[in-house]
Amino acid sequence: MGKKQRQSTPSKPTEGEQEILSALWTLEKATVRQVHTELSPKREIGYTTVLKLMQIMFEKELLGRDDSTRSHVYWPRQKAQVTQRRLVRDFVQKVFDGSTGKLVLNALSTKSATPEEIAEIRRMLDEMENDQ
Amino acid sequence: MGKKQRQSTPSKPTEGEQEILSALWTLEKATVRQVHTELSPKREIGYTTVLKLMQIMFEKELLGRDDSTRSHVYWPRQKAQVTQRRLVRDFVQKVFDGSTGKLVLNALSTKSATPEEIAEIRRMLDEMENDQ
DNA sequence: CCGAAAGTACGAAATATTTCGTTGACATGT
DNA sequence: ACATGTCAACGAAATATTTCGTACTTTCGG
Repeated sequence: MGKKQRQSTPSKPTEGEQEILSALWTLEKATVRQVHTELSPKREIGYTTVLKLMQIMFEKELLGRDDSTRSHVYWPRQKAQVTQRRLVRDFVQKVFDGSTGKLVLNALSTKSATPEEIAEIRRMLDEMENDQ
Repeated sequence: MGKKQRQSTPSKPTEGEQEILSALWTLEKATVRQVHTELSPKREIGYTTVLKLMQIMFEKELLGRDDSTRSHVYWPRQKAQVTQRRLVRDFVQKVFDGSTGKLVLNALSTKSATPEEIAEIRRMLDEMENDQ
């Protein structure tokens, strides 16, 4: 049988936590220093602020951590896609009254997907219709 | 003493404010009572809580208001699409590292757009490719 | 060994956001 | 006129989130 799921669904990450997750999705694994370096150019934020947030996220089980080294290494406990899907669902519910289609239309109306992505979106649409 | 400062972009609505905007996008114009009635089934929330939020939103110029009647009538000052686009941009930036395409792919992977929406998405993709 | 640099832990202040109680005004039916 | 119900206004408590100072520890070079 499959693996046991973790006890409770982790709470929805706050916006600050989302920033850190985003950095970690890029870096895969990283120390607080690395995450801070990644975030700093985007906005002013203190080192201990990032540290504290990541410690909180570790407690909440949003992040895993290896503390065998002096500078601990952190990583997201959920795959990006899983967390992203959840955030998208919440977002669609709140902003588009539950309509994923409306979200997609709105997003595409900014005309900012790459040709590769457009091709993939088409494939996905084909698939959706075949399934139905 | 003149008028209030104009022209500044309204601040990003909080989550609570987003819920109210969502209700108002559906109702077009509504009293606090109507908005509360709309929101109540979705989650427990007091009448004065909604009232207070809407008053704050009026101050922030997120909402317009007609107070010539005893129960004031409120409406969003920005068109749904404008606000939604802004929220989508923020969201994409924070959660998908700026990639709209990734957001769309993720959203579509939940397979929950209607056939009509799928058709419209296709039209939009065609348009995007023609433009480029 | 010593001092500086770089880390973690943690409490608590600062902010932001949500929630609601209370008050007084107005409306309606009797 | 009065009782009852509805409403806006507003202060302030309750929560949630972010931010940082400080203390202590470890590492590293001389």
